[in-house]
Amino acid sequence: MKIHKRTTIHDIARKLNIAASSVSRALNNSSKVSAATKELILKTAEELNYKQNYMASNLRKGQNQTIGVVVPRINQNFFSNVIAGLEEVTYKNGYNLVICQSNESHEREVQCVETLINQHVSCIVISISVEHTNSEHLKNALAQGIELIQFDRVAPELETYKVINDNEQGAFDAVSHIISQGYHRIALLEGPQNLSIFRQRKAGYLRALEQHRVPVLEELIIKNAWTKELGAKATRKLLSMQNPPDAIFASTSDFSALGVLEVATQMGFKVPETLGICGYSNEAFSEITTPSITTVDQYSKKMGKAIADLYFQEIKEATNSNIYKTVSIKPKLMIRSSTQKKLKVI
Amino acid sequence: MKIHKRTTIHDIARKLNIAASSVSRALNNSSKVSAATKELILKTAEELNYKQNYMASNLRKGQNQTIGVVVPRINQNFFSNVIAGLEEVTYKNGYNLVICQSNESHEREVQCVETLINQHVSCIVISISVEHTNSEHLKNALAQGIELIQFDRVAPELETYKVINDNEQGAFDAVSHIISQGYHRIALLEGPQNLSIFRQRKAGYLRALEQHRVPVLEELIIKNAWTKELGAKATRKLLSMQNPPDAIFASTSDFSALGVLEVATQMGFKVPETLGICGYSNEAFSEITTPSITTVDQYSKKMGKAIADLYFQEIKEATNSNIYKTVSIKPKLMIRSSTQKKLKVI
DNA sequence: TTGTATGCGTTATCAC
DNA sequence: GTGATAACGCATACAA
Repeated sequence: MKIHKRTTIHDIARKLNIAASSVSRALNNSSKVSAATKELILKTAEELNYKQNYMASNLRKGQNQTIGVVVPRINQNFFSNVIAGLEEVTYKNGYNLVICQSNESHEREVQCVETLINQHVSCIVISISVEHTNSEHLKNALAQGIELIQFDRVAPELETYKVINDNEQGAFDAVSHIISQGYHRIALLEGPQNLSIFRQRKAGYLRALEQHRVPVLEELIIKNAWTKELGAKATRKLLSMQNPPDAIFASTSDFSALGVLEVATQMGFKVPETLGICGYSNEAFSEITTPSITTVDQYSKKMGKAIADLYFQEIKEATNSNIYKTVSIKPKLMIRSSTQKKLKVI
Repeated sequence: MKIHKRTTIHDIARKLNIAASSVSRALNNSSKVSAATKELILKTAEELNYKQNYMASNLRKGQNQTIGVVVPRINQNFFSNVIAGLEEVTYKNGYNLVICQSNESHEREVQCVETLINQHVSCIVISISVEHTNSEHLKNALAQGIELIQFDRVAPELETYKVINDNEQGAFDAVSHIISQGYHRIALLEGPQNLSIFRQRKAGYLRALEQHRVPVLEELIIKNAWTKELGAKATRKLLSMQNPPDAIFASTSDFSALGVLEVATQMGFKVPETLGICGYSNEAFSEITTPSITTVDQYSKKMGKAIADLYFQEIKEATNSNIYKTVSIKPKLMIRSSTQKKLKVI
């Protein structure tokens, strides 16, 4: 390991024959220092290539200008976009982002949170793993005085700040659109129901059916079809029925919808003519499949910014932290070819 | 802002009527502590919910268990995969990742590096922005004793550890394959030539043509066509020629190749029959376009792991840091439909 | 306005 | 083995 001596405020003080405290003040742009000495100090700081030591500064101030992020997977479009949005705002505020991935494992998630607590981050931003069973690790963070913002996949039993999509509305809009296109037997591929986002999407599906007086058929509701492979498997089963569905709403993701599309095409179904398909999340690829897939955009980057804004504008300065605000972002239905039975767009 | 008092080693020491230094030793699993007291200390540490303060520990030890990452964009498949790989290994080693994005701006990149230097990170992992003009900011980091690993887009003029793809070979393999399929007029969409990765890919293209005795036609080499839009624009121009190319190698990215595919389809060209298309990077979508796009996989996640391994296994422990190793990862040609003129695979 | 002194929480270096 | 003490670099209350 290389050893390297970096210049400190004492080095500057010594060189100028002044007190280190004056140097500190000047560098922090305090008003209690004359313009002349301030200028001199800044100049020599530049000369000596001085860099503030955040470890010392943070230790002294008792706070760490860092926000920890825990997501299931960094390399998933939705999450990397949220992180991109987050980074933009935190960077402007002079904060750093420490990023961890739980890989959808609860155990790993607990370890990540543990690490972030040890790092004394100011805030933890988290989207819980699919294995979520309890929130002890998050309560622990709160007990240590760390702010907590849950987003997208939130634990409803835990009262914290939350930034979510209106999943019920997103699903409702999607299914309403499907119905309006003349589809009647609409299957639902649902995600693990321990996660509220998937429960809400199912609720939106059911509300849309009810409101448009379309009967709910239990045999068309497939549990746990939330990956491309599971979506494909579910589709093989659905389309082999004597009376198959005429539309499939892959409420979990566009990946699942892609699995549906591939199997349907293989099995000779015409999309959208004999089978309508709708996904969720507006992954980049959903626009370029053949046909393009109707989906729901979650404004992921905007979500990241909203999380950061929530922290910097409300939480950080808050004196009363008993009111936990929930920010809900309205998703947007992206109507594409895969559901356009009536008006075929080229 | 909430104030919260966290338990320190002094709290534990006071409670047990022993010295704080003993507590520290016990928590660091030092051999100079009796098993009995160690056990007692660990037990009460647990009871009092003690968490080590890394700010203090790092300050005292003069090192920060953190690696800084600077990439053009977090939400780009290649980079988010590299980060995912990096995170996996750094996490295991008890290190954290601080992530910044330059948004392809040199100025912003300089600021990012500045921030990471201030954070006293142990190592900076960077892929330079397209605007790269000089490496003063990186030299500055080195001067502060921070290790530096460049990856993918590296500044060749700066001697550091590097983890790269063999871009020349990747392009050579791609173009050789295109030629083997019977294409003869092969256009090249090149990226900004100030970045070595794009120069190398061009070199691979030229070497393949030369080796297979295919003439190089200057009018088929299009500068700066590295986004989807620029790829589309270049394609409109190329396919409007009296004697258009029969294949296009979008050496910069699959995004560019996608632009090519869309325009070619619009203009009535049959892919791969009348026009072969090859991209670069193996973005997720390249597999699901119609037809699927032949491309070059860069093993992005593996690259992230290789970077982290390089740091933990070689750099961190190195006494002699004059030898800068370069790790080169061999890319893999992914042959898909868009270039399969001879053997059409379904 | 400037200087002095103290402490943030930890670890390393001494003594004992 | 254990305890006392200093120091990491900085920010701040207080004195001057």
